[in-house]
Amino acid sequence: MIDDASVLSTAQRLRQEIENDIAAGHLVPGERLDEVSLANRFHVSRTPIREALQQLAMAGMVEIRPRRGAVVASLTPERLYEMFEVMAELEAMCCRLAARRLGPSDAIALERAHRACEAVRQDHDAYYRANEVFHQAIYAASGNVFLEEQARLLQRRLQPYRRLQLRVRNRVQNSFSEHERILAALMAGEGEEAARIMRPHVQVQGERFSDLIASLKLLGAA
Amino acid sequence: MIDDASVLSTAQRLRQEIENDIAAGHLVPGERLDEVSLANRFHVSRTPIREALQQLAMAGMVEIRPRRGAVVASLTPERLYEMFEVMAELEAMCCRLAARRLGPSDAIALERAHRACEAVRQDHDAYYRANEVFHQAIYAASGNVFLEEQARLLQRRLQPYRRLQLRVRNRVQNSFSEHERILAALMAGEGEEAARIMRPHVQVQGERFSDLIASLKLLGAA
DNA sequence: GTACGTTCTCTTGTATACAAGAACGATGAT
DNA sequence: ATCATCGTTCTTGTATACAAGAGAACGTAC
Repeated sequence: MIDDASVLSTAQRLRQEIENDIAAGHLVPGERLDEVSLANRFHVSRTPIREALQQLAMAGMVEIRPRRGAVVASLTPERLYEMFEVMAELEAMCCRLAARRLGPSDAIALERAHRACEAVRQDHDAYYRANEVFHQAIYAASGNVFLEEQARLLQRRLQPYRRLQLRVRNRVQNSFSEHERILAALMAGEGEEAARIMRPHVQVQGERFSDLIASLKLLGAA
Repeated sequence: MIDDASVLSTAQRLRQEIENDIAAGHLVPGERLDEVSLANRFHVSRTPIREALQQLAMAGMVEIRPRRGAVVASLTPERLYEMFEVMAELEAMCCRLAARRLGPSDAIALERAHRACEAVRQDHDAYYRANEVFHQAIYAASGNVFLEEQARLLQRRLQPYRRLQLRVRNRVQNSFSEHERILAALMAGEGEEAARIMRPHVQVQGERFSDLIASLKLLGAA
């Protein structure tokens, strides 16, 4: 784990809690974050809540409009596309590095994560979670802790939007076979090849991007 | 500019001020950030100062140790290497995208920034600043605003350490001729070629990395 | 009936007071 | 003389009070 179990300040704990709610879709983009309500909910005063919100603002997960309160950040289609484009490249980079530096424990973790994906291929929600773990195993295998952190951060930030495109036709089966090819390339030390498969695997393009935008608009209507 | 001139909250202004001091080397890695002193200095109470520090912690520029105050973040050599590795890849990505999407105004901005570098080749400090602008012009030319923001963020975060390696022998001349080749490749639409030159241009490797670590240790002694 | 202005309320922004933990120093013992 | 322990002091963490801006609601005028 990256967020070490060491002692966290209250503001940091609160940030994680709120962040989880955003990532889990419990708090939806555009939703207002009332300081008093949050303070009541967590049994603290507004002061640490405000500190947590400032942190979330820096993480890009909430937007603070001076004197007008904080809302869960909502991304425009353009920005969403841009973020997926960067995510794809970060993951491709992880692949290139991982292939070069793959240690025995990394290989084991990768295989295990892949088998976990296979085991839950029928359950979209479970696959979604296992998929996340598989990708994180690749980040870790890059051997670059900073890169790993950045990748996880962006992954988390995109999570609310990924949820929207869970049940696209055949997506799980395609995803799994792409994983298989990525894993094979990594094990063979073919970093460039793994990266080449990873990029379109991550990046939401063409038809899939249209689907995502459609669900976004649906969300906006709610 | 990315930080739009729109209304900023006090905490955000304070963050920028402190951030500037860190980037400028006025506050050095490891230095303690006393809340009361900062509050006095900026004529505000500790509350907005604390909010600014939380933001800086998320940006990775300060480290907050619960109950023990905030210090300017100091990076280990390993982490520094990792960050330069990611920076190199982000800039390479900017090159690839910029070559594909280069608009007329981007081309003009690039040329102008390049000529500005040429004009101050004799002055290391001035070159350093002009160099920054040149790189930022490439980020902007990528046409991916999110990528641009991330690149600028990381550039800023590495700034205190780049300062340390200002006066390495022949660095300015080498840097400038690399810029020339990158610019030519971008104008020719050769994104991969530009990226290939950019990577080692940015990444601190081998000898140069040792130099950087040496200056780091010097700094630690002070 | 609609649009604009005024007032009232609700929320955010900031300072300050108080509590509690950490660092530092002093005093004593071995 | 050195180390440990206790106490003091300084700093951080949190709540709360107060100020001020934003938004809503109501009333009035056209």
